[in-house]
Amino acid sequence: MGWSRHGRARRGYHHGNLREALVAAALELIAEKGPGGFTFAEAARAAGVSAAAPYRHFRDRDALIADVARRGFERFAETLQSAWKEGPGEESAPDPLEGLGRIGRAYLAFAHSEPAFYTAMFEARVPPDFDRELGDAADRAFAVLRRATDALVAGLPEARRPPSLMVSLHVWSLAHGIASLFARGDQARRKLPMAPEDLLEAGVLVYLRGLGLYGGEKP
Amino acid sequence: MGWSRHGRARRGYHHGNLREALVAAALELIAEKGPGGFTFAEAARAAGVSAAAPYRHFRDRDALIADVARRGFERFAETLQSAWKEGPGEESAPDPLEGLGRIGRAYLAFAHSEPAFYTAMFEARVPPDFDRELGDAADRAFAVLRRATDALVAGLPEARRPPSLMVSLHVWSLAHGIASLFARGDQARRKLPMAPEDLLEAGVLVYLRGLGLYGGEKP
DNA sequence: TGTACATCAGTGAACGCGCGTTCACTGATGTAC
DNA sequence: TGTACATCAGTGAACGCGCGTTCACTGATGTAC
Repeated sequence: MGWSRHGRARRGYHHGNLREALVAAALELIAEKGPGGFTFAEAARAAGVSAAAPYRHFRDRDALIADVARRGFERFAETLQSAWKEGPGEESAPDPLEGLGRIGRAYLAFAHSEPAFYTAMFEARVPPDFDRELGDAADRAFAVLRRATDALVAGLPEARRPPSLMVSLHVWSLAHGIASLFARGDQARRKLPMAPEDLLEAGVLVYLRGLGLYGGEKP
Repeated sequence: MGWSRHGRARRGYHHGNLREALVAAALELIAEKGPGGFTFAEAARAAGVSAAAPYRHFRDRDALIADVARRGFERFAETLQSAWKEGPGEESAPDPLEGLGRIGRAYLAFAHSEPAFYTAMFEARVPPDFDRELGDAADRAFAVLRRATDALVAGLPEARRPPSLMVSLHVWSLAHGIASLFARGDQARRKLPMAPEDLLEAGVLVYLRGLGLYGGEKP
């Protein structure tokens, strides 16, 4: 792979892609040292640019972190949505139970493989209303889960149909709890005598059986 | 309340209670600005002492944070243990279901009323093995929950008795997820159309019914 | 009870450092004619 | 196709700041005799 040729050519005065480079640097720093350990100046240094350059792209340090969080929620929403839809060869509405299982695994996989995004989204103390786009992206991610529980709950007779919002909050909380405690891909996680994915799947299955939904030995 | 009299008298050369004062200052700073925003120097300032003084009591900044986390786990363990034991007039073993409900509420109440402790315990990136005492305290807190699920699970015929460890991890994760997302008493939490306590209680009840444990309309 | 002394908690000055942010600037790029 | 010019992304020097940590020190406290 050439160095002075296509793509990342030896840059001159203009970087060409500084905004993206800063985001990438922020992700690395956050993964390494947490959201507090991330520094505007160090991100600039990592991008090979003077300390003043980032101000051409972000109002200030917080704006960069918020942008990272927003991108995180967007990727998160896409990931969950793909997981919901992309059963083997499923074109239309997926089976709710299988789809929810895939969402759960995708949730933990995201926390594991993108700890920096996950941290920026949930621990960087960026209020969801920092930014219109940030709040929207977060809502969109949750909406995927919500649609899944809508479909799931619709499979029950109306008389004993639990509120979909409640179910989605339960699943989200359980997934987030497991992700935070055991699955996040950084040094803060605790040891666990089983795969986090299995823990989540078992928990959701027991929970759904408690709702009177399929699965388990006794329907 | 006198000022120059008992207790917090106008201090001279010696503070008299600096260690505790530093911990208190750290808690306030962490609650305000998160674990990253906490500063050794500012804690000293809040305690009315020179910036060098804290070094008489803590090896360095990290040692203070770890001490806060340890104290947090200790109080947490005590709180949960009291909740487990202290049903109305219960002397011996409490009813497992009621006891677990009290533990759940105590869990969320702790996250809500002591957000700084909670943050130091779970988000300050202090590895649990930073310190022997820290790890022990954390284990003790979890052990309370574990004993509760031991008792709970013992109420089931051996044939369909789920592993207590798994049950305790599920309950812990759900409680932690709800606490992190909705119940922590600081600005990072999200809005919820119900009380977090109710959300947790409902979730645990559904889950336990899924295990085939009492509760619910159909046993 | 009084005195000498060891211990220890806090001082304050100093260090080197990196941060966030501003400013007037300059080099590169793209566009109008 | 060539040239003038506007736009814009990055520069580098400077600012004031607060941090963590060290050091030789000093004032207060407690203990032995």
